[in-house]
Amino acid sequence: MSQPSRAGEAALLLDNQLCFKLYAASRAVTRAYKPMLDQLGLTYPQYLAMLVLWEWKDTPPAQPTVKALGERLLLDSGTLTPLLKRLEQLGLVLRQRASHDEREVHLGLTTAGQALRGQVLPLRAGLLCDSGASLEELEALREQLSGLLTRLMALP
Amino acid sequence: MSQPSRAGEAALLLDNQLCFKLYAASRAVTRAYKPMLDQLGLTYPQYLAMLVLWEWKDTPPAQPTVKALGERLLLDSGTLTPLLKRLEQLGLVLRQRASHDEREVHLGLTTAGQALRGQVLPLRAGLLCDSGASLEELEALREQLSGLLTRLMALP
DNA sequence: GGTAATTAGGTTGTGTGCAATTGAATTGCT
DNA sequence: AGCAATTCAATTGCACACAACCTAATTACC
Repeated sequence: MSQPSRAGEAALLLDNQLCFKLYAASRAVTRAYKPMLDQLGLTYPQYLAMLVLWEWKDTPPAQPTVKALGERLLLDSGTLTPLLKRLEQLGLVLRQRASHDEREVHLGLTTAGQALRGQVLPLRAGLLCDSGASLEELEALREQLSGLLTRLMALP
Repeated sequence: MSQPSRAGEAALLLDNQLCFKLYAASRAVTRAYKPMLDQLGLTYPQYLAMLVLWEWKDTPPAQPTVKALGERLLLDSGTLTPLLKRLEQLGLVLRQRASHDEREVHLGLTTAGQALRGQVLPLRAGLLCDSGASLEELEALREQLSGLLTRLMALP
């Protein structure tokens, strides 16, 4: 009945794109974290890396290597190597070659790196709450993103 | 009853972070678009810019300027200026100073830029469908992201 | 034991994002 | 008219992302 192009065209409108909403929302959240991260002296990806290292402090994996961190954050060495060197320069992270396998670089936290964790919780307190979104809504969104992410990773 | 630190610690687990899911999902979607975008010869942000310019081809705004594009994509001139120059080099986009206000750069499409639109729909056909997610689910996700985005933009 | 294949991390190059600054043009105000 | 404030784009500098490539170390296989 209707012109077949109409539906096609609507599919190309920016506001109908899930991909754009995701991309814009991700950057907006990063922006929202900026004031807190400035206080910590971290960038957003550095903060995510620290989250993983803090987790590992409690329950260390068998191999706390660059590769393991990359699998956790879905980032490769091209991104992580310079990022970790910066965290090392900041005196937060330790990097050292494994003696049993010289290809591996094992990661750890300095005292300062461990201490930084204590500063996060108070700063984090009112972050997304400021947005006025309900916790249920944020939780539902997180769940849906989890599902999408799982499926996307199964793709290629 | 329980240690107050427990709830706090759980709040710092990577998998509980909405921000990380958003960040990871956004990059995963960009990856999913890669094969299609390679065929078009565009990067992901370039593709989003083209989506806007194609929209404007049908219903042009009063001022199709860099600023207007930036407001649409939530990007600033530091990102858009080099991106648009690349699209210009590819022969897809026209940039020219407005005569009535030399500060503005008006944007347009070349013939090739317009023609490229026709290649997108067939390529796009099975993109996110490949993920196995239902359309309803994707639509719900898009809606929720819209809500979050609106609130985040109202913040500062 | 020696060679091929794999693995881990690093390097390089391109393209964003974004803050900060600059510079030219315009507007507002008096 | 004259000058301050504003606006728009461009530029610069830093930090990602990611592809492509490289090297060294290890494992697999004969």
